[in-house]
This record gives sequence, C-alpha cells and structure tokens, in this order.
Amino acid sequence: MPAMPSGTRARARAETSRAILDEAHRQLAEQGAAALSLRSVAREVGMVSSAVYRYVASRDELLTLLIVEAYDAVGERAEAARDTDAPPRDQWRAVWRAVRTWAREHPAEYALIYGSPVPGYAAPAETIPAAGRVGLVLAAIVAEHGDPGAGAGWPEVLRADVLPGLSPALAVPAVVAWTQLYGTVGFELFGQYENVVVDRDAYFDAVADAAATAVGLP
Amino acid sequence: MPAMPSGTRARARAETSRAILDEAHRQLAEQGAAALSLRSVAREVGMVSSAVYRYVASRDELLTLLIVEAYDAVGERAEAARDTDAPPRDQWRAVWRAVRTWAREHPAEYALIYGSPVPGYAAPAETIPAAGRVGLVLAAIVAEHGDPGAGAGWPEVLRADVLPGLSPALAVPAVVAWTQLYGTVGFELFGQYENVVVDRDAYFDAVADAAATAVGLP
DNA sequence: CAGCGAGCGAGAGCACTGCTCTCGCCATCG
DNA sequence: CGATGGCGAGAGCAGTGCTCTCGCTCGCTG
Repeated sequence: MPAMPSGTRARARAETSRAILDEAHRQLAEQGAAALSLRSVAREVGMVSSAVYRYVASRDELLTLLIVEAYDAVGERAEAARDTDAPPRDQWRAVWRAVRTWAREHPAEYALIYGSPVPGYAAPAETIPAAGRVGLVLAAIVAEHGDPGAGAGWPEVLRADVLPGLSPALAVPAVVAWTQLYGTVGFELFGQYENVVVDRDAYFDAVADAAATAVGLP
Repeated sequence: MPAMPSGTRARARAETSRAILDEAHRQLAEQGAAALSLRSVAREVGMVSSAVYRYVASRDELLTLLIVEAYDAVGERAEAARDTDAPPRDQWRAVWRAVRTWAREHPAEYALIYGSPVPGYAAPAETIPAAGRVGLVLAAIVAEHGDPGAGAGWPEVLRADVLPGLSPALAVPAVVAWTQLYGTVGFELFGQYENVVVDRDAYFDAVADAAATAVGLP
C-alpha cells in the first residue's frame, strides 16, 4: 500500500468510529433506543464488545452522540426548509412541516430527543447547542416579521438573553409556539391522537397557522 | 387461624399482587422506568423472580399496569381540582395546575405515560379509558362555558363522537389546548426550559390563560 | 534504522437482566 | 378423604453493560 506518513492510524480510528455510529443509528431506527445494545453494535461492526469501549466510553455516551446527531439533523432540516424570500407565514409553515416530516421519518430519534430522558436522564451539556437550532430558526422568523403588538398580555418570564434580536414582548409567545410545535408532533407520534384527530395534516397546519398568528406574523 | 371458608387463597393473592405493584411503583418513582427490574421487585417483596410471573405475565405487563395507575392518578387529581361552582376560568386554571403539580411530584410516572413509549411502544388497549380522563375534564369545562364563537376558523378534523356534548367548533381548540397542557408540562419536566424560562409558575399560568381564551372561556 | 511505547482487538469474567421449566408442597373443591 | 390446581423455589438459558488482562503491531523517537 502507498506510504501514509501518519494519518493511517487516525484514519482507521475515524472509520471505525463512523461505522459504530452508523450501526448504532441503524439499530436505533429499527428497534428504538431501549433495544440499542453495545454488544450487538460491536457484533455487527465485526469486533468484540470490549473493543468498542476504545471508541465509546459507555452505552450512555453512545446515546448522547446519537442525540446530538438527531438534534443536528432536525435542525438542519428546519434551516433548509426556510426560504427567506417567501412570505413570513409560508416560512413559518414550512419550518413546522419540516420538523413534523422529520419526526415521522425518524420516530425513534424523535423519541430519543423529545421523549422521556432515556436512562437516568440529565441531558449532557454537549447537546445544548444542537438542541437550540430549530428554536433559533423559529425565533428568527418572528424577529424579522412578527408584530410586537401581538406580544401584549404576556408576562416577562424569560431569561433576557435567550433569543437575541427578538423583542421581549414576542419572546414568550415564541417559546409557547415552540412548545406547541413539539407538543403537537409528539402527541401525533406517540399515538395520543389515535381515534381523536382524523385529518392530521389539516390539523397540524391549522395549529401552525394559529401559532403564526399568536406571534404576530402577517 | 380462624376458619376462612374460601377467600384465604384469593386474599393472599390480592395482597401479593398489591405488594408487587407497590414495590414496582416505588422503584419507578426512585429510578425511572428503565431501571425497573422484575427481579429486584421480587427480591424486595421477598420472593424469587419466577414466582412473580404467577402474578404478572411480563415486565411489559407490569409497566402497563403502572401506566394505567398513573393515568388514573393524574385523572383523579384533575377531577378533584375542578370546583364546578367556581368561575370557568378558575376551574380551567385549577385543572391545569393540578396536572402540572402531579407531574412535578411524579416525574417518572409522567415520563412513563407522556414520554416516549418505553420498549417497542404500542400502548395496550386497556390504557385507553384511563388515558382520557384529564381530557374529559377539560372538555367538560369547555362544553359548559366555552363560547362556540371562539371556535371559528378551525377546520373540522376530529372524529365526530370523541368529545360528546362539545360543539364541533370548540372541539378542535379544546384538543389543541389539551396538547398544549401536556407539551408545556413535558418541556418543563424534561429540561427544555432550562436557561430559557425563568419564572415557570407565571409562564405556566399565562399559557393556561391563553388556552382558556382560545376555547372561549369568559 | 532499531527499538520502545502507545493504541488496539480479543478473550475471559463478573454481576445483572427477562423468561422458562420442573419440582414439590398444601389448600381447596368434589 | 382424595385428586387437582395454585403457588413458591430453584436451576438454567440467553442476553446485557462493563472491566481487566494479554499480546500484536503500528508509528514516533533516539
């Protein structure tokens, strides 16, 4: 094989890491977080279980990595869905729909990040930035096009610096809308709307629209 | 011991069942659903693990029993919190607060019923009636005091017979409010509001109030 | 260029899990 | 009174997370 001054080792390591993550991803998608087993990941990747521990400190750390990837995936989708040239309400609806679509495509990942904390909970610090991406997209739309008058009547209960560029009046309804997005998607995904909501698409769009009104989108 | 024509056996069985359920409850509350182990329940109750299977078919069935109990517990709280003589908005707020309070007191139970489905999901049929109780309390308040005019603008996307006595126009915003209640409680409980919402009490009350307005409560 | 250390994979092992099956005891019903 | 069926105990299987030790070998350093 051609000379490889250094890097050989590092590259092999990166490849193995990737293979482990990919296989973990596959198992998560297929059987859910509870069924994800480090041993079976190892088996599938073609090594013995103890070797995996060279790459991942514990099963929990593996889950943390998957959580970050999931947050990034849905955040990326949300960012991509926003067409800044479109009318504000269309932007808003597109982002909402993107999150819902992603969630329906990746129910296990969605459950992992927005369902109950898996083992003993306590989301590690490294997940925080990734977790905020969708919220920031929504906040940006509100900041640019929201009518601050719509924020009247809400108390000021937020940390001042969370949503930069957003008028304090609109920050609270924005957080409410953000909550509503995930609450609605979660209820649909986890079966709470079974035998209740028939036309889920129309229902979802209606909720999105009401939220848009609440944050003062024209 | 005094004669016990029959019943002895049945009573012993009921007591053992109760002991198992109580211990399972305890473990759920202390360490969460993931850490609940049939073997350790057995150990604590003072029998061998295989004997527990005389009472409970599987770990999943145990979890199902706990789910039903949790639904009933929160439903009961919600029902008790409603004072039908109070002004509608006070009734509404009291029910919302009752759910939130229960959730904060029993985070593991809340996660069990409203978080991601634990193993391979699929909530068993026997949980359905218990699951509806809180929703029915909210629906009753809306049915009695909601202004149907507030329901204008929502599409009709629900099953017709889900919320008996509720005008179709108000049914959709009622479902939205129900979703919002659990979304808000869940976000608070699972740490999504960390570093975002400072005054959680005021925030929650404000959301409840906005929801009351949305369903046309005076 | 030779050699040493660090990274790595394999294997064995511990403590634990869910679940099954078999065995004996004993209360209950006929 | 005697048969039956419910029940608890024990052993056992397959699987899990995680640890520790052992050699190999790659690749940096003297």
